[in-house]
Amino acid sequence: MPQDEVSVHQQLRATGLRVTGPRQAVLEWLADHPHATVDEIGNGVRDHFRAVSTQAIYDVLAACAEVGLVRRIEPAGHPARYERRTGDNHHHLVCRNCGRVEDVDCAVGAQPCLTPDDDRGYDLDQAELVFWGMCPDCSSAAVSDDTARA
Amino acid sequence: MPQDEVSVHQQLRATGLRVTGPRQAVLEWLADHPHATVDEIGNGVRDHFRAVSTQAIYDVLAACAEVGLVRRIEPAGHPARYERRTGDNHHHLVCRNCGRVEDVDCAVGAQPCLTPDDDRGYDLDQAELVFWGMCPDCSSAAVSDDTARA
DNA sequence: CTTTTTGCAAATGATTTGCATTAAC
DNA sequence: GTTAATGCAAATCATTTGCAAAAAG
Repeated sequence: MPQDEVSVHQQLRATGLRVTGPRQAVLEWLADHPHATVDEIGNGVRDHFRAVSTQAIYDVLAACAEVGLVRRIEPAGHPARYERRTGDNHHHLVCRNCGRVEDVDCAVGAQPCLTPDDDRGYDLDQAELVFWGMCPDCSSAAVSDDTARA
Repeated sequence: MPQDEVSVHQQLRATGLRVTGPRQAVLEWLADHPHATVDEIGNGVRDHFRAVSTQAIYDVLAACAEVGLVRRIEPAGHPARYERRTGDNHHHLVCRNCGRVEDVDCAVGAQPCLTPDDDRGYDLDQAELVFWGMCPDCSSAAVSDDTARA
């Protein structure tokens, strides 16, 4: 039995969540495929593990996000993506065109930006830093378009 | 004629967009009501200016966002919000529960976080820092719930 | 056994798209 | 006059909800 599976099992128990096939499969697959969408996760899990309904994926991810086992990323205008790296203060590059997401470590060593001067009485649980732009693939596609048009 | 109107007119011309009633009305109303949703903008504009269709609001906001006259904020799980402050490196507090948005100025003076160590070849146009949490109203509502339940 | 999860179907709701009409330039 | 913007209706699509069946503890 792979160590991953033991680990996922333990992680689930530690949170008080029940250990189920879909949850283990989603968490394991997601560990190897960061920034996946619900569809991608569903297809991946179905290919490599067992049948799971799309709704089960939603349920699993919602439950795991609630207890901090996964982190949800919402690229505006694109389906949500999920990842297992949590609580390590890393940030994201997001492509406005295709919604692709990539990790970047914090530019500044510690967490200077992670606490606002004035929290306005909010009870904050997370700071999220997103760099918006065009990924290399979409940039070159745009250039091709221009060339074709000219 | 109020100076605002002149200003909005000029701003539209400067971007090359046509100056239309709906656009002027939306931009003016939005200047006084930051972080408004499409519905709120529609109602506000209809109350204080003239009839505008919801689709026109979408069109206006999309066109203005494209040229940088407005900034779009997407509070996960809540309708998008819009604001006129652009390009001044300010950040947002977002309530996970009700989607309310508030401005916060950058914790660190300049823009340390605004450029990642490694841009992975992305052509970046914006850095967005969001502080997620519960606003005071939603926090106290949650406490009431707990009290009621206990 | 009791409670949580899963799966399926249907509903929701913000946003987009197509197209004819109207207004800007 | 041409082109862009508006209004209306219909479509899209990720996500949520309700409920019965199955599985976990």
